[in-house]
Amino acid sequence: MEAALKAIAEPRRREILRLVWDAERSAGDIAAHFDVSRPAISQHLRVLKEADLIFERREGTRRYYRAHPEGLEELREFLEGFWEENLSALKRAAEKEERRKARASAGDRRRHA
Amino acid sequence: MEAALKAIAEPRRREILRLVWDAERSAGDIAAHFDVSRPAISQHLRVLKEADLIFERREGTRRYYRAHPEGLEELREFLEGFWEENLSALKRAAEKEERRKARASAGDRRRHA
DNA sequence: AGCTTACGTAAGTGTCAACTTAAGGATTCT
DNA sequence: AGAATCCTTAAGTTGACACTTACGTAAGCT
Repeated sequence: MEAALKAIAEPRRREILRLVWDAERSAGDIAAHFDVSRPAISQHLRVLKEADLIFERREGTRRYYRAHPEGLEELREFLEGFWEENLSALKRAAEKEERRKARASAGDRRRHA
Repeated sequence: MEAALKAIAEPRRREILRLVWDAERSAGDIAAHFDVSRPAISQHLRVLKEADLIFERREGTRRYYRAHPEGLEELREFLEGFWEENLSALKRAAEKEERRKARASAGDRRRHA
């Protein structure tokens, strides 16, 4: 999971993900979209592959890459869980704060009376 | 956005985020949850702050940190957009693949006829 | 077999990130 | 003012990361 998060923290890798998301593409095809060297792209592809975010298929001298739905879904669920777990906590905290303010204001009234 | 993604790619920072999510906590309080030095935590706090994921409040000699809902929400929306944009693409790709298979199988039948 | 094509891997470099210890504010207490 | 507390910033180290060029490998072509 760590690997997946690190993987998508890199802009070029996110761009690669978008490229292979709806179509299988060869390494060369992918590399052509960027102005860095091909080995650089090759290395990004390895990172994505090791994070289980893409899938590699070899055909002749070519290597085709495409999105790996299971890995992507796992990452999405992790993030969603992170948010869910916490946004509800944030909400509780906000409500608590509201109550605190309400009490404080009631105290003001008592003191001023 | 980049900064926020990099920020949450670090396990300790995610843990810090969870700590300050539903309660404001002092730097020392936060640091007590980890077995790295306090400066290390201080630096993580700075990263989170610069990514607009937490908020700092000074009171006397203490510094209190809490979640920064706007920044977190922005990050959440970015990720959701990323998924939405792409999961629909994945879905289209899957359907296309289905049609391809269907055509192939129809072709088989024609060839075999 | 030899040449070409399409890639990856190796090795080296500059930069950034996470950590450490040491030193420097800022605020409060006496 | 001086001492103590709480925390950050500074400086230095180590390892990771994104990139480069050079080399290696596997499949197809002649």
